[in-house]
Amino acid sequence: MVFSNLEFATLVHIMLLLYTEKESEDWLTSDYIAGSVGVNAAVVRREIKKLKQAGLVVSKEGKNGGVKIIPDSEIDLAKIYLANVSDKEEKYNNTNPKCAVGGSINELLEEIYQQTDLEVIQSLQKIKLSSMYKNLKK
Amino acid sequence: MVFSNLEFATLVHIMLLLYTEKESEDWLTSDYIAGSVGVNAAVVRREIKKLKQAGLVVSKEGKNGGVKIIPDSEIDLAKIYLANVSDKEEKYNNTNPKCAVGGSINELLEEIYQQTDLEVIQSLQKIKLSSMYKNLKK
DNA sequence: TTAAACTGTAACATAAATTATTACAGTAAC
DNA sequence: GTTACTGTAATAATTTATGTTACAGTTTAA
Repeated sequence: MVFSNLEFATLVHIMLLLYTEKESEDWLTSDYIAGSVGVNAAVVRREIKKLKQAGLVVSKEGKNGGVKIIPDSEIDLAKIYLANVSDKEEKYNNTNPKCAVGGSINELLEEIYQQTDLEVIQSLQKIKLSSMYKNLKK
Repeated sequence: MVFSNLEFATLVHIMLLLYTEKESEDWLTSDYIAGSVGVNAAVVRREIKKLKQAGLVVSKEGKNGGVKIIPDSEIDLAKIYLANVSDKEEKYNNTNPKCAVGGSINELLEEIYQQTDLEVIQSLQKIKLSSMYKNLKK
């Protein structure tokens, strides 16, 4: 329920791929990544845009170009979550303001959502790409 | 992001309405509830079905029928969350099993999702209808 | 005993969000 | 200058969420 679409899964997948190849000379292409994730290369580039904006990866245009994870980088999943979530807004019902509940519920929910989001972020902060890497099937 | 659609908001709204009317003789009708939430009465009945299955409300058919919150009931939002979430399944990318990351990622994400869901549930357990009721604008 | 007021549910329509696809301008390498 | 990339836009297809209508079945009460 927390992750109701595939965007976060796709972002984590991309980041983990880049992490596994972080020592490589080559930059990973969106075609290659698309083949591992199982989505279209244009989708990969769209998701990578978010990762770039979050400062988690760098890319290079032109021949032999592609994407690389930023060096050093003990990256955790909260950073990836936030890269994904930053633009979106919560939706609320169009409640009846004449009703005591209808007039208050959306503000109450807003607080609650902020709290649950915080919990999720704190939970994801504990999970590093390095530990996911160690848990890959060999 | 945790709550990407209006179902949870609708369920909480319904429960809070029922809570405010818990001392009343009358049963609340789906028409009345629909008017407060701002959705169609059939939608209300669809959501109420989940609440019934979770044992949080009882309903009565026929004239003067409607819905009531179960008596006693120090209900928290985790119960409502679980009423909503129980049927749904997570989705994953159709990853490439020949790739080390593609072959492992979905299992790794599954674990992560279980953990974040648990955090959300624990956070929601702390929020009772009674405290939301107290925070309604008067 | 019949009309009225409900729930429960199905079938279908519409809207919104997500994901896929195609295309191509721009860039860098060789 | 050709090749292999990214970046991005436009648009289509798919999926999910929400809205709407309809009606059978239930209960109440005149």
